[in-house]
Amino acid sequence: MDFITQATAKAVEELFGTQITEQDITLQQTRREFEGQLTIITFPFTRFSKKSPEQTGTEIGNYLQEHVAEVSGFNVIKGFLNLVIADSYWLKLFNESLSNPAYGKFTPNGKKVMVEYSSPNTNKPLHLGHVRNNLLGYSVAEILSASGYEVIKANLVNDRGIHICKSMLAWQKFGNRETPEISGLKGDKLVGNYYVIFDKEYKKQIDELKASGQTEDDAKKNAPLIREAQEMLLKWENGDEEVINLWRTMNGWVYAGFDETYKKMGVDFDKYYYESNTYLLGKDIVQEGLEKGVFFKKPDGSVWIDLTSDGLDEKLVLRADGTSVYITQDLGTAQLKYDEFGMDQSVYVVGNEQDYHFKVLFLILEKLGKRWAKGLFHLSYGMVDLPSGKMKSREGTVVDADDLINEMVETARQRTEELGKVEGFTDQEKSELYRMIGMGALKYFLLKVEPKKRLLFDPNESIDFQGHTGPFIQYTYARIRSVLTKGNYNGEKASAITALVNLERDLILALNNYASVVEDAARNYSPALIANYVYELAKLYNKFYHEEPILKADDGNVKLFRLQLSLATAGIIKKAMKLLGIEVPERM
RNA sequence: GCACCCAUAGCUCAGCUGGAUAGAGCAACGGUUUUCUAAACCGUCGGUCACAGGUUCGAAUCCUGUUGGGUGUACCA
Repeated sequence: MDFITQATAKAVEELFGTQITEQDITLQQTRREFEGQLTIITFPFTRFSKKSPEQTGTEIGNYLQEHVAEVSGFNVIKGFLNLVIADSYWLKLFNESLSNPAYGKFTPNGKKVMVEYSSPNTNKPLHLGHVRNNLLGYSVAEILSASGYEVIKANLVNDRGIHICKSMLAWQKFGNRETPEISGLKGDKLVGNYYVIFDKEYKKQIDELKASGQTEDDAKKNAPLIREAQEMLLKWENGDEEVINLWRTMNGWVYAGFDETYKKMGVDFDKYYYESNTYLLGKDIVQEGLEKGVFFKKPDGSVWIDLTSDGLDEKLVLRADGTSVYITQDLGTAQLKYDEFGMDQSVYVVGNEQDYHFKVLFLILEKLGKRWAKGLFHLSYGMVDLPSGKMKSREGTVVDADDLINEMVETARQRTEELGKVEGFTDQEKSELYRMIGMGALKYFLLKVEPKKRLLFDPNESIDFQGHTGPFIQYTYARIRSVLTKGNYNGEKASAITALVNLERDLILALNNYASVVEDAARNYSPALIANYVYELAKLYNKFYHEEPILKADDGNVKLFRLQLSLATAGIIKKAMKLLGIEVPERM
């Protein structure tokens, strides 16, 4: 639409003798209740036209109609100049660009971006919060990739530490050599059970110690189980063979379990980092910071950075005994990633409880003079709450990822069978369809909400399959495919179409928005923008489908054109859904 | 205490860099199928955009303050 803003700038200059830039012009899509497709807001021009908004609009409108071939008419309502763009323009746009299968694919921009997401702990299974993380990360990676970036999907696995030792210890003590093979349990579930057992037994011990007169704090420190866990961690750090072997075995179980869940969610990674390899990193950065005078040493030998002038606190970066803290390894890992890939941008998909941590991390790297620090971004998302409040693994108040996925697929099966939609499907096609629909509902449910907002999930109210949902969009796609099949459409282009009905024009306008929505979504790291766009598109198509005959159109050319329009719409729906990691079925 | 995030219809959410009468879905009620898939479409009901100021021709949107909710502020990760 650049030609309109350009012409408007010219109009203002010639009519009112003032030079304005294109940024001064607000061009928006005309609201449905008015005639026209593009609207220019003329209030800002009254300053130099010295005329009423109506008069100003009329003069610009006249100018545009006269000088711009595509402008076939206009109307002015208050400060709004509504332009009627000739159908020939929309038809040309549709034929030359929007209906092209390549539309919506951006040329590579030569930039590299890493998206780190998932980043699980290997002591418990994935829950709904992780599902949100994984879907967000995967979708953002897809969006960035579609908009021209080279994307590296990374997973930083938190595979070591005291919490891992807790599960290991509980298994040793109470496990009776249980394995996934023996119990038939998924590996991550099995290990997670022992994490819970540890916590239960630990609490028992604390209560006993408290009963014998210790304070709560002392009891927590002195409980034999926590002591043993700490010893185990030390042994792990010293490479104790027995501990390391147990660690390998149990983590192996967990990875097998995670892989299964990842597969079901449809997410994947190009690069795995393990904290067991990176937890010692960062000490040379501490050294570098000391040399540069960014960090300082306290008398006890601990190393700090003073961020009070930036409105933050003093932050420890290395303990007095020379060991790392969380931020130390994150500094080191950031450097490691950059050294390895040299990316321009790096996105961390991590919950909003770590907002402060990432603020500090990025600020430190900037102060250290890392050129790449300005490309770092924390994609912070709100937690998923249950009606009862926060999910807590240790208390068992979590919605398990696998259970939820299975329930969704099962509900999809029931719904579909109730509707009697699977005649002529093979068993395999059926289960494939149920999986697609169940996952589509779940993914769409989680992605349609702006990432930073908290999300409420009520397990008692199942996720909808009607209305503003994934299945609605999938249904629209399947419906289009059905029309195309019935019409034996072979991609032939309609000729001699000169005028459009309103809904045809609306669809073309909507298709035309796709490219800028993808750009927006990439810039804002927001799958929600795609989700809401594709819903609007599907809704519009359904209206069109209902009101205008396609196969039964009177004119053969009109029929051909509507098929063409349908095909293009299906194409964009499929592409947009792919950016959300959602598949669309040919029939449903 | 301080810092950050959030607050829009009964419920779940859109509303981008300020623009026309604040929009969807769900729920409730009513209608549409001898016609291309009714997981659809159409209609009715439903709002003090938390509150109070300010900036502006114009504020749900920007600024300040207040209230409510969440999170963080560990020599845990």
